[in-house]
Amino acid sequence: MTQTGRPREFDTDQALDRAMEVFWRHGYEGASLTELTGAMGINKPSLYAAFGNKEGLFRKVVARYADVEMAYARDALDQPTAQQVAAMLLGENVVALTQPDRPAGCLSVQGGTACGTENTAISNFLAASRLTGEQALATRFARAVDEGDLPPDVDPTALARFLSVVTEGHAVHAAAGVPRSQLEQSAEIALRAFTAAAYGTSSAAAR
Amino acid sequence: MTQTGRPREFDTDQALDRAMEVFWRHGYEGASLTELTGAMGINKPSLYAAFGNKEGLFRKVVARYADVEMAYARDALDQPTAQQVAAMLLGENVVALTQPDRPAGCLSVQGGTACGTENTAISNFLAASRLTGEQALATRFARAVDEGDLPPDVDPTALARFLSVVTEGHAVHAAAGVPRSQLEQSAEIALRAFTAAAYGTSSAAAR
DNA sequence: GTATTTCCGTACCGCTCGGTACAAAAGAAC
DNA sequence: GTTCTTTTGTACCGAGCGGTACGGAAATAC
Repeated sequence: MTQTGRPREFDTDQALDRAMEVFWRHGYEGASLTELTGAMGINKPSLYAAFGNKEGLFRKVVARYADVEMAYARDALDQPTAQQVAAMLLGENVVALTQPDRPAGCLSVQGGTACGTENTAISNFLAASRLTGEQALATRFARAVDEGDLPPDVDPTALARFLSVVTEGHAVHAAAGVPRSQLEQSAEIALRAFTAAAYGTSSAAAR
Repeated sequence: MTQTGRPREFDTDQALDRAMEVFWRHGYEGASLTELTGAMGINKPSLYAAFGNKEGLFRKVVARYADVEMAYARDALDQPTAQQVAAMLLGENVVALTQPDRPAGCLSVQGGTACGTENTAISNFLAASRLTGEQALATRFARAVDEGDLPPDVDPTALARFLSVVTEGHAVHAAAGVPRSQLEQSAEIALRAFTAAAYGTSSAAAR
């Protein structure tokens, strides 16, 4: 089924990528339609025809961000052991937060942990999407328990939460301009914490 | 020297506390003057006479927040050992982030990790103020090295950075509604990581 | 008392915000 | 070529933004 009528003159995904950078840098409320349309190279009516409204655009941007920019997180879940899952997640997260050709930090945090009264739906949406990732991680660790990779008395959700917390802290730090090398030091400490808590080499944490 | 002229009818600190809650909940840009003056119980001209403008009000609010709401951080620095410093900092931070009578999370993060083009000074200011706290912590750990409390080959700034990262991650999590008990689990894991990295019981992290 | 100083409330400013009406333009269908 | 459908650019909308002019009100100074 071919499309009738005048074809649109811009590529949707490319426009989303341009909008993504603006939201990433300035947050949902800090990104004005003027700046968005300027970066996307289109006019406002084209934006509204293609994406509904500003919130619709943002949600599609976040979906694309999850698909493209956070592919490493899904790859990490495919690692064979919980230890390797955590190592890849922490390491690749630091890389993703400090890419020289993108805004520093993470769209999911920069987008807006706090919003005006009328935009609480946005911060709730972002919080829910972060929580979804954390739950996927918890599910992966629960599988590791089933497989005998992790000890049976470990709490998968607590481990996932800890890694999620570190990830978000790194996002805040990266957005403040902290360089990759310094975040790697922090990730290394966090990874050893994970190992100790998960495999119980020297503590009873997370049990 | 008594003050001449009509005395102001509101208490400055109380007004700052009311404004603090609004900024805390909605961020710098998400807090409108209408909502601020409504919460403060004053009119706009009174606000501008007392605090200059919105940015001036915000900076005074942040200063008061550091004085009042983050007193626990300074108290933590006075603990006798690095281990106790970290334990108190992580524990009290979780408590502060989840007070039932205040907005969840931390003003320094909620205030705005990302702002519009015209308000980059705000996010920079907040990032710098967080970094100042991290540096105070690093200085405290450097003292611990001097005192023989921490091993001489440990990196005080890396330890401080890790704790700061966890703190910020907890702030993001708390703002998303994660309850105190769950943050305490995460803080416990982080504390054991700190201990391992600092006192070198089972790793060479942060060296 | 009067003069002076400061604060308060109303009413307003220019500006930018997100969002849209409308007609010209550009392709597909036949 | 004509018709139909969809997109594009311009020009505009009401509303809310941060910020302020101004006159009346409330205190001190003398």
